[in-house]
Amino acid sequence: MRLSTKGRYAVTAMLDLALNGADGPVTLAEISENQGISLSYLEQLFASLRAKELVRGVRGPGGGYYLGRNADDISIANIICAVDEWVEFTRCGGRKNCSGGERCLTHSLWDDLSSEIFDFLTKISLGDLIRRGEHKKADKAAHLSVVDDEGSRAA
Amino acid sequence: MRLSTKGRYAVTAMLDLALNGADGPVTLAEISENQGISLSYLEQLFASLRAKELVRGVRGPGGGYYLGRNADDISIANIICAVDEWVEFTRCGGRKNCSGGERCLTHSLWDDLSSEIFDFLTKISLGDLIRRGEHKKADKAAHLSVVDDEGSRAA
DNA sequence: CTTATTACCAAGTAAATTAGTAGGAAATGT
DNA sequence: ACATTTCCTACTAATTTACTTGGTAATAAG
Repeated sequence: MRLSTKGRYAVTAMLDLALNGADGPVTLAEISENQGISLSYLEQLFASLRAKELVRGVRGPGGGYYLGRNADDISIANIICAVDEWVEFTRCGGRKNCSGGERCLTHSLWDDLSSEIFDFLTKISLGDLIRRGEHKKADKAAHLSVVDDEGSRAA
Repeated sequence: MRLSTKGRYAVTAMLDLALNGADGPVTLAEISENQGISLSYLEQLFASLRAKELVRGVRGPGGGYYLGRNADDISIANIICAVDEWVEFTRCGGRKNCSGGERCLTHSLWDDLSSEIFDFLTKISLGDLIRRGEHKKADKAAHLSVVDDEGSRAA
């Protein structure tokens, strides 16, 4: 698993799409405007997303992008994998010191952790995120005294 | 949060340290050999780790590195944060379209997710990982017919 | 059927990050 | 004294990120 700014851009853009795509397709120009990402970079990202069928493009005036499937059926891992295509890394391919088995333990441990992070992100869908956002909004509307302390440890 | 190859190197090196550091300090030369990371790059990584007191260096012959504290008190997030120092990103600083509040929702959602990933990695310590590895090893020793299918979806 | 709008495509580039080199100085055990 | 090792700085090659430019293809609307 790999979590870079590129993946972050992709997730953010997909969120934008999920939030604003209810009534008609969303143009990359809009997303570019909303999220402050250059149009051409978005085009690149969406080429990858489209290849994995996470989005569907409609050309011509009034066109734009739809989600490729239901927001509940698109996981964060799906999105990140689409744009970030990770390197295979250290199945200890040919590395001399790993033959003994003992030395390979740390690599194995990293792989395990890595899978776990992957599973974690697989279980979170775009739909989940949006519903959480709605709850939060509702909470705020209910009692306005909520302290907005998020971002103090943004990650 | 940010999960790059740099963080991966750091975690792997720390695992190596935790596994082999029981009887005396471990030299960077050894880790370099074991993990296939250049010595100087390790030096850079360990400078960051030392700054956060995750490791403790001992100079001179027979020297090397110890963990800065107990393996159970070092989380994966600790390690990654030490070397990867993420960019603050999009507290929508000055971004024009975010003032309305509505537009900012996607950023807020990303921040939430990001915090969640951070929390997840905070709850996993070096000690946890190692104990899991030991269990696995024990399982394998017990019944050797275990299929090694990890890595098929390395992440 | 022309035109504006949009996705789609490809090549190139600037900036940032990653990973490694080189050449040391400062401790410290033998 | 000497070898070993951390520690430190500066430089560089390679890779990735983000953007730029300049298009082509589809299509809705006039």
